Amino acid sequence: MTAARENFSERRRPVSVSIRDVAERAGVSIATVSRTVNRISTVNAELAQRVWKAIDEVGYLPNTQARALVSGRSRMLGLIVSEITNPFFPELVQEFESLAVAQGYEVLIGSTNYDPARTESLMRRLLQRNVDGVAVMTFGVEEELVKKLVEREFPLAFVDAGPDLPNIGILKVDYAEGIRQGVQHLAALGHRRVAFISGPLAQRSPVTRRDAFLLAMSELGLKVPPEHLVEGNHSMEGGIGAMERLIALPDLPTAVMCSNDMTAIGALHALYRTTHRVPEDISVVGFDDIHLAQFMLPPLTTVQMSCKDLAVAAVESLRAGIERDHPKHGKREWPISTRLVVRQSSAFPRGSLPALVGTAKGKRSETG
Amino acid sequence: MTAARENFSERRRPVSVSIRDVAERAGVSIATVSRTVNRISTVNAELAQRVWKAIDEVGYLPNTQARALVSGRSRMLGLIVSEITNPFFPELVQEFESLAVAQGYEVLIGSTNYDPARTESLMRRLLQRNVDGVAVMTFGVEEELVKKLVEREFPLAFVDAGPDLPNIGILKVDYAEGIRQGVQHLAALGHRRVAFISGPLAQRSPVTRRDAFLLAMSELGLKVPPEHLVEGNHSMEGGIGAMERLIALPDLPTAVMCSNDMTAIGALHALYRTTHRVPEDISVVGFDDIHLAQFMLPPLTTVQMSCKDLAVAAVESLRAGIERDHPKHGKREWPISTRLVVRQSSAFPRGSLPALVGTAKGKRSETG
DNA sequence: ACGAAAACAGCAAACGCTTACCATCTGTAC
DNA sequence: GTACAGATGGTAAGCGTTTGCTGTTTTCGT
Repeated sequence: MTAARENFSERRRPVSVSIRDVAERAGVSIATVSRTVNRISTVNAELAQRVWKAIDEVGYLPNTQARALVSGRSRMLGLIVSEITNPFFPELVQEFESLAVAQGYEVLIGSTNYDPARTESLMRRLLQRNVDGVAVMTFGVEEELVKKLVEREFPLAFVDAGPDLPNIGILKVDYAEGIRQGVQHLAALGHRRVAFISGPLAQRSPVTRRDAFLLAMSELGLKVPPEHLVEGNHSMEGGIGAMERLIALPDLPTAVMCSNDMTAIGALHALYRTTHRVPEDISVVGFDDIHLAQFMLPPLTTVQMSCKDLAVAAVESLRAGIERDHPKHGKREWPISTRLVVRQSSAFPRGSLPALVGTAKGKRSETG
Repeated sequence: MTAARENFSERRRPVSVSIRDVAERAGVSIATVSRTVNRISTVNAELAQRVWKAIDEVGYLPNTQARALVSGRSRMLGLIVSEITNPFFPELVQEFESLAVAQGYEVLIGSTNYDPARTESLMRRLLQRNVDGVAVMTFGVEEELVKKLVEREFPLAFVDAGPDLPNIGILKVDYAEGIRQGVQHLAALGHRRVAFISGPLAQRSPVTRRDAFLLAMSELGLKVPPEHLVEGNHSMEGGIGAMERLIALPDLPTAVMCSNDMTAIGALHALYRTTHRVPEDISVVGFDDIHLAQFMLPPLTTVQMSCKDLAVAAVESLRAGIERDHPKHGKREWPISTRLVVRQSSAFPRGSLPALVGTAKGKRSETG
């Protein structure tokens, strides 16, 4: 029965082999093939064998579109990032993608470049493609649109903050703790005058980070004069510009915290061009711990926000929203932890007690 | 007629509004709606108006899966890159994506991480998703798989080299000319001992680049001793390692060309850690002109391979393969030009004639 | 050995859309 | 007034799946 009828084939289009070809080959109905493929247990084991053999022989690949059409689920996830060219995001994309793929999802990536119009049209495209859920790793998505989606119970995942509506997951990054660690590290080294280069303050997340910084400073009883709070835009250029403004101040702070690593890298560059040395004259601390950070000169001390954790939470959150029987269906907040990674861009400030040298050196550690 | 029956709606699933809703609303058949949406001219203008109005009112978005199912074309393109975290690729992805979207295509991105198994499964996923074509911006795709695809007349685009088969576009980067310009630039500055840090030589494109270097050198009558030919892996780490090997040589070359910018950046880093200064003691030239290059210290002299040109060619090549009436249907080779961007990482070698200073300085220019 | 239930496979109806084909209507030539 | 062509809209047949329902076996208790 197995080796019977060797030569049939030939359809109109040689394009794609369909479930029908398999059914014909295995001598069963297409329903049985479908059930076999979907591992539905009512198929007799022996028959299933035959079907699998046929599948292999004709080289059948189920057509995802057709599946999606009938099931209403496309098994695609949308991933919206601010700017794919910002090194943090490719790392995130990579993690997100491999997790999604492991769960049988494909990923549609979009970069908004901080343009609300782009974001809107991107969302529309994703919806039209029937993605099963969207992770929004950027800011400034219009509430309006989000509301509409949520009404449809469309699974969404946001970083930091999002509307308080059902079926939305919020990936809560623990900025407060991370930035506090950074500030305390600097304070422990003896820094009193610490500046902060923020991200674009028109967005929520950068504001959150800045506020976390201010809180951490005030907890230590340290004042932050307004000129020590400069705005960047989370890019290297922004970091350069902001650092230049700090350098122009009559009294340079002894340390600078940055809202993200690219900003910190920009700050380092701006400083290289001057006579100020890092970390001898000024310490620089970043946030994110992108791959590049450890290759800076000096290697950048930074607060690590694990890409991997973020991606895991995003994918899980979406899956929880999509699959009604997911153990965490309905879970709203997904905590993302942060931790300080001390490298060589931070040190005791010039003129502080030599005793601190040992302390500072002692605390150094490379990432684990 | 327009404002009639205000309150109907209510389907089983509030999920998605279909062509039927529009038809009902506009009081026409679904065929007419479809024709209107697809701008088929046999629809009476006035009627079309009414349909568009209805579309707007009910918020209709055509279901792409269904369209794909019936048309056999998904309007999705696959984009395979080696490593999304290598800064060159996000830039490429961005360009590719916006071009594709402008043409009504969505992009499915995959990163192979140089793993043939990943590449294979990625290809399979893309096929299963019925992408209309795939741009392979990496190397090491198995000929076997490619052959199978080409038999189906599946549109593919490769960089540099690919099998000589129909419906395949080859994006021919003019390495020879680009690298020649780099080498000639160095030679003009007075360099005679120029080393080359290659990419992973197991792949074709890195080999091509190295050969281009050797050719350019021999054209100038310059010898390249084997120890001046070191292998990197196109990453910063690789560049660091390779440069360290060069530094360990008894006679350091006066200039180093690198197979890509990340390698060059790694080389710069390795040199920073030594007493050798760039460009005073040694010149470094990259290849790609990634965004980061201009922010290096010193800004990196490099051979620009325009991401944009590459993306344009890739998308056009695929479109040409997909759409039979495309003006360039069947076009095989798509030339990608390169050009030298002189910045500050290259200068006359120590001890050369002062007269060269002026020449070198005169040639400097920032990217246009 | 009989009947009922369980196990299993097939039929056919969707899913939302495109499009070939057909029906209708209008206008024009005779 | 009739016939016919051209314009335009509707009908329905798919596209490749999944799945509820139904029909046919097989299994098993008695």
